[in-house]
Amino acid sequence: MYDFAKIEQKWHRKWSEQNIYNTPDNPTKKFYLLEMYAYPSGDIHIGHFRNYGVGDTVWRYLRMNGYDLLHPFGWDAFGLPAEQAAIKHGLPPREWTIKNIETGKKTIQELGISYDWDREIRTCEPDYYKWTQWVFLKLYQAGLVYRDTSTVNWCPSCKTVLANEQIIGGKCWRCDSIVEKRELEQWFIKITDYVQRLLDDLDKLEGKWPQNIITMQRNWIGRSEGGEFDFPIDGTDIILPIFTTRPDTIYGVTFMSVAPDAKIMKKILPYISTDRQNAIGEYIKTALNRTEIERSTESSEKDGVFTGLYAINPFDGEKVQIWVADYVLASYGTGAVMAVPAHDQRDFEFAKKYNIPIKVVIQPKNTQLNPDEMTEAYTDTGIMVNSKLFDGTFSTDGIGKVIEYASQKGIGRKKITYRLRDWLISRQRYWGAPIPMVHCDKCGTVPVPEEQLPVLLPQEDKVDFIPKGRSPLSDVPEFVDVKCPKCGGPAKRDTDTMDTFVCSSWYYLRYLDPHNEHQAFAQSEAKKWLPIDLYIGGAEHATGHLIYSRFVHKVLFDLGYIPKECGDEPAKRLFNHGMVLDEHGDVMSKSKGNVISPGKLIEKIGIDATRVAMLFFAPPEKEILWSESAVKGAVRFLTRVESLFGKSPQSKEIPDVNSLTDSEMVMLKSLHRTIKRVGEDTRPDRMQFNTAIAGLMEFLNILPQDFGPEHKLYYTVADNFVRLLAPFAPFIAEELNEKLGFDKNVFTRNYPKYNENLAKIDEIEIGVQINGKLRGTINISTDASQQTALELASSDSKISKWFEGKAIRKVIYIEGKILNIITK
RNA sequence: GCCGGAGUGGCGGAAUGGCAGACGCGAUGGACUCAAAAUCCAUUGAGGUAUAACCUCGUGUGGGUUCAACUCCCACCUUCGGCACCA
Repeated sequence: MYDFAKIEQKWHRKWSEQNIYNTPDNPTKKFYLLEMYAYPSGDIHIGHFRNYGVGDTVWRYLRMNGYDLLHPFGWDAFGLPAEQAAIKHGLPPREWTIKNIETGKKTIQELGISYDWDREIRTCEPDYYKWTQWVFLKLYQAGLVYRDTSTVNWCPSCKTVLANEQIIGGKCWRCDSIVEKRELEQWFIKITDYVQRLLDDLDKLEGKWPQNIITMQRNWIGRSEGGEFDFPIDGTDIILPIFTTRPDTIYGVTFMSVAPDAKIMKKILPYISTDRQNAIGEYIKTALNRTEIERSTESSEKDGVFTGLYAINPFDGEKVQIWVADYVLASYGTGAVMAVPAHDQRDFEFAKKYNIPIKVVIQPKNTQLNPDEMTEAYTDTGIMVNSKLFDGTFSTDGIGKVIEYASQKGIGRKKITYRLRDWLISRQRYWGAPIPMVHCDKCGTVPVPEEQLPVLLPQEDKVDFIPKGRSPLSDVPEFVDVKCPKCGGPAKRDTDTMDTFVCSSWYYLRYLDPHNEHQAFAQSEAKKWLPIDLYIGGAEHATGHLIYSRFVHKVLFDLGYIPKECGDEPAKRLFNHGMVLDEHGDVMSKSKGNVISPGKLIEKIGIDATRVAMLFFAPPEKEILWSESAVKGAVRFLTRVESLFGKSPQSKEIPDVNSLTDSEMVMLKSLHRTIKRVGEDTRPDRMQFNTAIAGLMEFLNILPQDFGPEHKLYYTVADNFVRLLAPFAPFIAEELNEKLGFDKNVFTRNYPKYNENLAKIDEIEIGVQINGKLRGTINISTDASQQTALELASSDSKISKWFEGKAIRKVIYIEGKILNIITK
């Protein structure tokens, strides 16, 4: 093995002296390269290294291709684990966080990733969260922030509310506790105001973002077209509006269902007769106590209670029962549905259980539906029946016609509903950016004026971190008691802190201008660098961070903080790297003890070999199972490279092409083909690093055994090879570059260029098929005629014996690809 | 249940209509060595008594389109992700 430690230490030192990772002030050919910043958990494992290694490879390739790069890094430094550490170990959150950042940063620096550390950001520092609060105020001024009391998701263990995006299968994303419901007053951001744009603009990202992320976002947004119809409640002046995607089934309504926690329940309750009120109150109470998990596991058994009230179908005046049922979601549509048991499976099950009539209004083509015999709802299309003036209309046409009719009569309208909910951002925790709002008895909620930002977190020694179900900040009088910014009277600060997804929704903007004390970022800097040209990170952020940041970007764009020419999407291209699992396919975790630490690996085989192994393993978007044995190939490869090209050339002369012998010519041509292939595979729009490295290995395999510094082409070959290798194995490439006599840093040299003529293959072995079966191969020039190909095939007895004496019916000849002879 | 991805030697993978298995790991044999490690060379999809030549089969399964299919189309199986009473 070559002395990687010596080489890597040497260039670590030199590169840091040369500041090669600094961002140029005035980019001419700009490229904003970004990897998702990190949560400072303390250990950088091999999965992180994959993320950063992919980015670093791109950086080095682009740098050699003359790009001016912005390649920053930072820390998602707020969040719960810091507080938990405080509770468990008595370590203040800030201290714990900073310690972890320092460890993580040290590891990343040891790995030699090309970050410009002058632009490092830490979201827990006042000079950052001042601007997170500023972003909040901008959202507020744009009318996108509101406070609302509603049923929210509550994690009993973290003792805080959670956003929809932070619940995975009914459980808390952090601690796996089963999420409960609570009614609380919380801060929301109206992301739903932007929902259609967030959906439409996904089209702009088509082909540039991974398809699965786009699809996941589309599903998450969940646009449904349909109609909203007003059902008056009999004997009251309440209108019960409902949303449906099947207006064509409106005449099939036999009851109504309202969610127990629907807002409209409060209006309905007073009208419910006293003898029923208790039962209904009881039902609502138990329904709300059921967790999402309970509700979904018991999903086959739907239940509910009749309210004793009736709704009037505005189309035919028919009276139908109103039920409270917990299969209806309060937070979707109006929290109430029209139930059509004949044509909706859920309504069908409910109707069967409570003996509610089933009325068929859609008849399929081939069979005749009979309500008494139906075992499940018929949800497909068909002809509308029992539907008065719509009888005979095909259901898909009926949808539009029913809506049109309702609009004319003023009983309904076309309506689009989305699955996406508003963004709940308050957290009852200490370690986050305080929400810059003040509650004044006289003036109501008053935003903190911009010039008073940041609203600083109180000293940690004044705070008790033990969760009590309210923000720890609310027990700190110095923090809470404040003068109202408007009237100067006594007022109280809001004590919630912001969801960390607010911090991360705009961090890529702070990198543009991280030391600006007067602005979040200057427009002039935004103009230089935005948008992000390539954003690299894991797919787990598909419906969280990647939607929030698109949203915040659009708001700041609309407000004019992001210049027009930067566009209203943050990232042009997105790339998801695959996960690194252990050799059994398990996720690496401290508790399993299967974590591969890059630190240990680089001690053993060096940074370059670790990088090459990781990149060669599989294409970067695929998940990989890490195994020790695969690393050997990388070590062997680099050792071979070092022993081949680690010698000074005898001559630096570039020989004239005409002076080369045939075998030298073969070598030169192979070199140019390698430059072409490796260059294309390394490009950031391809990132086929595994095949690029294979190309380099293949090239080494064609070199003659005695290839060395005395060879006429040694200098040419070594020089080009080293530059092709540089993005993958930067340290050894730099060392060999120096040995070749370059005093210029390899990354400031140009990426090799190939000569089209030399890269061209002029003679190639192609397959010869007889009737589609491969029978042999011929060597043929790539521009030879079909006639020549046939002659060559005929002159080869191994091939010709298959068609000799038979009549040839057809010949297919594709230059440089195949010859197929079809006989009778 | 719905949406999306994936299925190729002993293993990771390559080929996106044109010689399936590039490249690497592992394995086997050989060279070097007192020996081992390292290194180098050769062989390595399965089968046909088979490392002369040759033939057959082979990319999850079954059909189809085509001169030609890992690649395109249809159905299914397995598997991994996402969503999941969204009306």
